[in-house]
Amino acid sequence: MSAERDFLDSYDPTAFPPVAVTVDVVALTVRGGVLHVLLVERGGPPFADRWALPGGFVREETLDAAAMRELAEETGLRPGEGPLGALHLEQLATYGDPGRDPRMRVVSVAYLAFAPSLPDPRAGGDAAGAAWVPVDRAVGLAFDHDAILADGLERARAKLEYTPLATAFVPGEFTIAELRAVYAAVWGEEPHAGNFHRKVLSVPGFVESTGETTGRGGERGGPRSRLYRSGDARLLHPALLRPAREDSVR
Amino acid sequence: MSAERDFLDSYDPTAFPPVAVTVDVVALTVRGGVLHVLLVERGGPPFADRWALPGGFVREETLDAAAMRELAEETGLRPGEGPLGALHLEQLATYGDPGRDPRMRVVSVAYLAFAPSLPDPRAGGDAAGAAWVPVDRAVGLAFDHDAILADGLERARAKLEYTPLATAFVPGEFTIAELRAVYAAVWGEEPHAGNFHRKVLSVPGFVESTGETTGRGGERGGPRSRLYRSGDARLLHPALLRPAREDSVR
DNA sequence: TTAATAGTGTCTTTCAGACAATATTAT
DNA sequence: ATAATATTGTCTGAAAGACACTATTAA
Repeated sequence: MSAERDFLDSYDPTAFPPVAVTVDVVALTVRGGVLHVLLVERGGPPFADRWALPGGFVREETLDAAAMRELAEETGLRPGEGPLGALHLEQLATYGDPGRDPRMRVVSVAYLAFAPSLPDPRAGGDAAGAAWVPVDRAVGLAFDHDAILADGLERARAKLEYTPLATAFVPGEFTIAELRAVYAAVWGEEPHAGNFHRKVLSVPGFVESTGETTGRGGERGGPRSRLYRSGDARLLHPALLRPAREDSVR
Repeated sequence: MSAERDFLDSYDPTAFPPVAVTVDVVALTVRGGVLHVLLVERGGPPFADRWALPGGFVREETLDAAAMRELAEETGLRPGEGPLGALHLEQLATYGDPGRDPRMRVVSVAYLAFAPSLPDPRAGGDAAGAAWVPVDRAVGLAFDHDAILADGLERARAKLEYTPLATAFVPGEFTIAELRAVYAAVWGEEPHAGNFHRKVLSVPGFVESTGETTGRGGERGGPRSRLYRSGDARLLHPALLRPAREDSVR
């Protein structure tokens, strides 16, 4: 193709060694009150038998589509079908340090996904296994995936503050307590139940009532909860701020 | 190289056509109370004679280094030398739609830079010209650079709220009024002078006093201003919130 | 003298957070 | 009955925003 030749010929080819572009996905969910991340076990070198974020090469598709495809392959679900239809997916950041992959220059576009509780994944593609792992135990990952995961977690924590993202972690209809459990799992800190309840209902467009209630109260008693679904707000105003840790400010 | 061969052989090569990785930089500054972006005029096709964001191929270097290098080439300044030492540079997002470059698949990692007022750039590299352009007039750019610029502006507006980023737009010593002019230029809205003044001084670590004042008052009168330098806070707490536009929330 | 602007004071409203109170339900 | 939990009420202090006021300086 001539246009491509002209393009490449106008630069010193040795100055631009081949580069591979991949996507990696930090997929988060809350299971039993604990924040989990989707990991795959690597079948071959490098980092054989180590856990890693799901990901793979970008094909003739948009970056967003590549991330969605990789995620669907690992979870065994097709996009738009089942719970993945409600999935939230956004670009996180791009990691391209020379040497981050020992084989060649690989630039990886990382994505962040939030899903309601999903079934255990099946192994897909070249991965030996796949599992939802509590984020506390997701350490020692392959490549620079520890850093990518850390960045994803920080993004998730921040986005809970000023967007209605928490609703992406719960089913279509949910109680305020379920929403509160999401904040507790992601922030690692239980918000005050009474204040949280009033706050959520007072933010315009965060949630809207279904008029229904749960079929029964909690396991150890208590009244039935009202059910809500996600509202139409894209930003929470005023925001639900995390308690400020003084040391994180400086 | 055998490791690379194994790597590439394990995939269908026709499924992964060659990809180029570039960086593009949205460099912002405030000149005369107006927000400007650094643009270059393209010398050849595609988009010949159109304006574009400065950028280029990533070499054997980190993505951050590539962005800094491209910026230095366009401004004619070397990193760490002169005002570029105080430059703030952060990754913005990555753009990789097939077809965004008509010649071949190009994945571009966009960066956002904030600089104090800099001299007019010299043309560098293959660019026919380079200039600081008011963001209002930076439309009809090459490739998908209109969208990248829009994303960069939104990021800049948001970051002024909760980080001390505004200090990256002013010289090392500055007055509260100069800082206010940055917010006015980026937000397109003049904060209330009295409230802004009190607010900036009340946020811990935002600015610290130098004990000095300006040599003289304003051009049309008024007292001398006290001078401040940037403080040690990395986050503003509480934040300086933009007036919420109701329509942007939904 | 006049106009402009830095910096401060004051008041109102909103909101976060602590804590209490009430109502409902499983065991 | 008892314990747990949803939901609501009340109070305090922080903070935003409107507005007024004083002091200082260039022209």
